[in-house]
Parts: sequence; structure tokens; C-alpha cells
Amino acid sequence: MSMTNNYELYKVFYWAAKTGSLTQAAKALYLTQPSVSHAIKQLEDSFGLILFYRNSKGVELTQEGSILYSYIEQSQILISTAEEKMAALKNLDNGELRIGGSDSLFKHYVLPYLEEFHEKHPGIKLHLNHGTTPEVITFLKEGRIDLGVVRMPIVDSQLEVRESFKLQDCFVAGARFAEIKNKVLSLESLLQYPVILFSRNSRARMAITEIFQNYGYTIKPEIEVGSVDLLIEFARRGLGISYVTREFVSKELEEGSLFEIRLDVPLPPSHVGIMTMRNMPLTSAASRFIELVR
Amino acid sequence: MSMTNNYELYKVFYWAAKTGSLTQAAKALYLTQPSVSHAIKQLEDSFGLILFYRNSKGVELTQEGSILYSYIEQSQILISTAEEKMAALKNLDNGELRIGGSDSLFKHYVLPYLEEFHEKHPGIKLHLNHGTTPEVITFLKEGRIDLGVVRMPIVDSQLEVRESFKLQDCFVAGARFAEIKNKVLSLESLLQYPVILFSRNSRARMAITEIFQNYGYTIKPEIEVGSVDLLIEFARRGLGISYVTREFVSKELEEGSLFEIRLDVPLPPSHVGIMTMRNMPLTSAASRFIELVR
DNA sequence: GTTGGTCATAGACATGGTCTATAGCTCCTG
DNA sequence: CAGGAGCTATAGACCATGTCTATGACCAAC
Repeated sequence: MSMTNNYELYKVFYWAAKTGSLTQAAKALYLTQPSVSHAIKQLEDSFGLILFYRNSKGVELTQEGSILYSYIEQSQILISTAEEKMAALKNLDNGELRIGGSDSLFKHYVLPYLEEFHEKHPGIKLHLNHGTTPEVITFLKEGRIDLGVVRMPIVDSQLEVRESFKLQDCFVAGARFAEIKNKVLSLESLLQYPVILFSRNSRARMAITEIFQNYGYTIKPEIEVGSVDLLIEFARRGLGISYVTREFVSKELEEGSLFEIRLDVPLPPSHVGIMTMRNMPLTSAASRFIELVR
Repeated sequence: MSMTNNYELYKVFYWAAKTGSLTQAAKALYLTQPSVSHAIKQLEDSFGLILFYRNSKGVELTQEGSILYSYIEQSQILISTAEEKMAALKNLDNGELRIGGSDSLFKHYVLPYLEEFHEKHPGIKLHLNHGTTPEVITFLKEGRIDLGVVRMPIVDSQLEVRESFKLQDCFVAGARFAEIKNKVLSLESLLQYPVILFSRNSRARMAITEIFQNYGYTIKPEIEVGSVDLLIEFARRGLGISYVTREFVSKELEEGSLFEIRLDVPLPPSHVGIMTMRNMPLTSAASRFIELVR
């Protein structure tokens, strides 16, 4: 007798043993009593063992039935726990959302959405992994995050990118350069001042380098830094003119510790995208988050 | 979405996750790949969640799939352990056999069969519960033993009794009564001697009382004892003539410390029966044992 | 005896699980 | 770059089998 039972039979067995009645088991399973009777018989035949004593009040486990029950009970409990867990995941009562991106984007863009998301789905654990754009892409490909928030453009056939926020980068300076506060500068004249840029491998740096090149100039920074906070701090202290995302310095602009330098040409805005693996299904939490950001 | 999944789907899920391939899972389950693909889809639809990433090398669990797997894996392991256990019970590699009866019957009749049984099925644990016939019947009805070995006749509609051994009871005496060693006594003349009988409620006692009554006599013991060992011991010491099962004193008869008193009428043999609950299925071990005794 | 509860059995029916055939995709190789 | 060899997904047909209804047999209680 090969052990090739329909596992469905164990569900029937479980309820029959649990309720001590084929009739009750049938009700619990929304079946008829003969179906349950038949199912139990199938199981008994497949083992070549009798699992229940039948009497006029219902059924009772035999010695062998009890042994089977001790295993099947555990098994069924695990399954129903699993089903509850799945339902919870579906309802976003449960689960985790892992996002990758840069610290400054998190701080200025993602945070309000995260707050909203967390408020709506307090059961979902949030994991934020910061890194540079290439690092975030690696995280995604390695499956360590569900989605990445990075500056566009991203060209990678494995990734799907949804454009979301628009960012406006600009040049800012502090009190030391007060003389140009109300002037409108050309790109060329800007090059006379000491410029502070983000490190070479960043998207923002590549973008501004390209803009100057398009106009025939080459921008070379006096200082290179690795974080937006330093970009801001150096500008405030008058070490130079920083190229920074306007939205990241809104506080400083407001309080007047920095001012934006007006240029005679418009600087094209850049975009932030939410990227995910192409052709890979998203977790419920991830797709809900993306929906929310839209 | 009601959680009314076919548990069979979990088996498919388990193998798909375990092998990382729908094709492999299909082979393991003796199904075709489309069937497995369909089954997984059903499961995913029922949860409203994606369980696997599909790629060109096979499938891989998603976050949610992994959570499901952690439960289902345990569950499936329990089930297959249970199936192995059932097969072992069927093969009598495993299990227990609980027998009730009197010590003397065990010693002289059941023991050789128990030895044989134990040799053939060393995995079966043996439990011997000794007691009087009514106690053994109670044990049976309470489900504390699988079968009882008692003296016939038993009249109880709930019980099924299989006649098995034949016992010959007889009167024995020791050296003190050497005078009658080679005589043939009548029942009446026997009554002149002091008789030692088993206690009033025993089957053997009832049987001999009845025999004498049928011949118009009344047998009244000088001494009443509660164990076969005492019956033998008292006879050896010459305290009287004991009525005892011949097979229980075969050693003493052989060595000559006791001799059997010959009578002018035959004493009817009594029988030992194996009793079980009527209409209750036997464990594999119990039915195998009964078969062996036959 | 009758009623109301159990489980078992028989036979009909239709659901749905499984199949074959095929398409689409990715990766690897000559 | 074309072709092959993996993989999974889809469509549609079929029939096995799980489920039903109807009924029987049994037991306990009133």
C-alpha cells in the first residue's frame, strides 16, 4: 500500500477525531455525513488499520487512531496558523517592507509617506537600508530590499522604475557671498566662485557636470563631499557655493542662513524614481506603499 | 476570501518550495508540470498573495511564500512521520499489546505464545495486567487491555470469546495421603478427606462445586486459598487434597512431590478463552496474537 | 413500539484535478 | 545570432473521484 493519500483526508480525520462524531465533522467541514464516513474509510483502507471505534453515540479513536491523531493534530494546527498568517499578510496586518535609498531622500521625501503607511498598517515592520544608487540596485537584485528610492534616470533592463517626485537642484551660498544674493549670474561667472559638489559617483554630480558641458563649460569643484549635510554645512560656513537639491535646504533658505543663487539659464529638474525588480511580484506591503506614494 | 483550501495544494506547494522547481515537484508527485503550475496558482489566488518568483531556472519563494513554507514544511514532516508510523503499526514493527488474565494462566499458557510473539515482533511492547475474571472483563470494557485470557464460560453479550486451550483440573495430594495413591476413588469417598479449594468467586471453584452437585454431593473445603501457588504448597505439606489444574502442577507430579488422585468418574475439562470486545476492531497486534494462538 | 440519534452503503452526478499540446520566456552554446 | 534546452503559463478536453441523495442498520431512550 503506497502512501499516496490525499491530504484532504487528514482534514476530515482531524475533525472527526476532534469532535468525536462523523456527523459533527461533516457540519464543521460543510460536507454530508456519508462523505465523511467515506473519507474515513478511505484512510483506514489506505493504512490497513482501523482508526475509530464506531458506536451509537459517535466515534472514538482506537489505539492506532490516537497515534495518528497526535501527529495530525499538530499538523492541522500549523496549517490553520499558516492560513491565518497569510490572511494577515494580505490585509497588511503583518509583514515587512524593506526600502533602500539615500538618507537625504528618506529624510525629505520618503519619511512623510512612511509615517502615513506606518499609521495605516502598524503591523508592518519597516526596514530602511541606505546606500548609493548602485548599492541600492545591488540590494534589490540580491533581494535584500523590496523597493529602492533613487534619483533618475536609471537604465537597467532588470528594473522597473516609476517616476515619482520632481527635485529641483540649485546653487546656494551663505553670508560670505552676500554680494551675489540679488544678482542673476551666468554659468560662466559662477565658475569664478569656489564650488562645493557631491562626490564624483553621485547622480546629482553627474547631472550638473553634464549641464555645464552642454553649455561648453567644465565645472570643477573646490571641495567634494560625501553627504548632503556637509554640502549644506560647508555652504553656511562660507567655504563655497554648494550645488544641492533645493528641497533639502528649504529650512536654511527660509531662515536666511543660505540663499539661492539665481542663474540666467534654467537648471533642468531631476526626478526621483521608485524602482523594483521587473517581472518580480511585489509583496502586498510594497505594492500598497507604491500605490500610496502615487 | 474564505480559507477553504484543498490541503492537497499544500503538498504541491511543499514540494515546489523544497525542490525550487515546479517541474521537479511534478516528478516527485507523479504529476505533470502544468498541474503543479495550476495548483500553485490556485493557492496564490486563494491567498491573494504571490508565493513564488518564477525565473528561467525554476521558482523561488517570495517573502510571503517563505513564511508559508515555514509552517507547511513542519506540517508536511509531521504528516509523513505519521504515515511512516502507521505503516510501522501495520507491519507490527511498533505498537503495544495489552493482555489481561490470571497470573497462573499467563505462566502456564500464555507465556510461550508471548515469547513467540515477542520474538517475531520485538517492536511491540507487551503489557500484562493480572486480575480475576470479573476484573479482567472490567479492564476490557474500560479499554485498558486489548484482550483477556480467562477461564470459560463467559456469558456477556458485549464480549466475544474464542475458546482456545483445554485445561484438565484434578485432585492432587502429597506424601501424607500416600495410602490413596494407587486407588481409584469415588466422589463420595473423596469427601472424607480434607479438601483445599480456590476461593469462592473463582471459575475453577464454581466448576467443581457444580460437578459434585450434579452427582448429588456437596463439596465443602477445609481450606480456601486465593492463589494457585498456595493450593500447590498446602497440598505438598499435607494439609489436604487440592483441586488444581493439572497443567499447573506438572512439575510437582513429575518430581513426585504430588500425585494425582484417580477417580471413578471423569472430571470434565474446562476451557480457556481469549475474549475481546464484540464489535470493536482489534489492534493489528491483538489480532496477530490471537491468530498466533490459534 | 416508536422516535431520534448514530454510522454505513449504494448509486448517480458533476465538479474540478489532471492531462496533452502549445506558447512564451531566458539562458547557454556553437 | 540562430537554435536548442531548460523553465513556467495557458487553453481546452476528459474522466476520475469526491460529493450528494436516499436508504439501511443499529442502538439508546422514552
